[in-house]
Amino acid sequence: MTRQRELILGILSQSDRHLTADEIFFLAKLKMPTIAMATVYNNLNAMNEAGVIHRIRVDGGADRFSAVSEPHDHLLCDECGKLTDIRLPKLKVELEKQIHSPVDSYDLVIHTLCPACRRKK
Amino acid sequence: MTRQRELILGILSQSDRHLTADEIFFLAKLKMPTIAMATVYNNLNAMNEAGVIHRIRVDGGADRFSAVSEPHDHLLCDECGKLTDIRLPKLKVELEKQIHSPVDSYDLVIHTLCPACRRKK
DNA sequence: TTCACTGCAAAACGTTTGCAAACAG
DNA sequence: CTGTTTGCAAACGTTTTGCAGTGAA
Repeated sequence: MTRQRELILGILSQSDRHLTADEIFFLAKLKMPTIAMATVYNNLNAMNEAGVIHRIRVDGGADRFSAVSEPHDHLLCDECGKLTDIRLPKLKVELEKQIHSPVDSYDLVIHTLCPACRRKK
Repeated sequence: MTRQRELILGILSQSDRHLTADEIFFLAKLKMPTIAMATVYNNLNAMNEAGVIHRIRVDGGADRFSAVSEPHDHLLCDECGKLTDIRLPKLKVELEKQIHSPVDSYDLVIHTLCPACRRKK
């Protein structure tokens, strides 16, 4: 556990949404100006494989990362692009029932306007 | 509708699984050796935007494309990497019930061994 | 003291773009 | 004929890699 890894994990933990490697790099530079992009990626990959953080790919852009490691689902606002976590605990069992097979895991992104953007409409 | 677009759509229609742009390019070259990668991408993007085909991003590799345009879900075999379509018609309503909001659309990839790989285990 | 990790630069990868020539409608 | 699409090459954004030097344990 290096200072760099601690910093990156801290940034992710304090964010209420998923961040791109670029955003993490920018925030990390504020506190540690010498940090390199490669280090950010090294750590994101290491922590993702260790199950400490979670990586997700969304259409048309860079991968995003969050500190939440337990299985969870995602809400993506197509208006502002914000990606937030949500827990649908019953869903896995529901899916297994529907496909008649064990589900190892699943990735779900629900496209729906976030409350702020819905209000503006 | 150019010959190139026809060819690419034909390749996708005849496949029982999702293909990467690279695979499509390779198959297209067999029938039309002068075709360019850019043309493959141009057409995939055009048809995706027109709703004729469907693009999906999976962790750790290139985007994949299929000829199926109606909303559907995905089964990904973590053993052999095969990506197939499945229809879970009741799921959208179920999700709306759970998040208490209208769902514009959603992307779902279920990780589960395909029948062939399951048998080998 | 050791070995994993850093920072840097360069490469790799998938995808997009600019442009002149070719083609479909 | 006109506008769209092609093929090519070069650029792009994101991610990974090789490597010498650094720092954590």
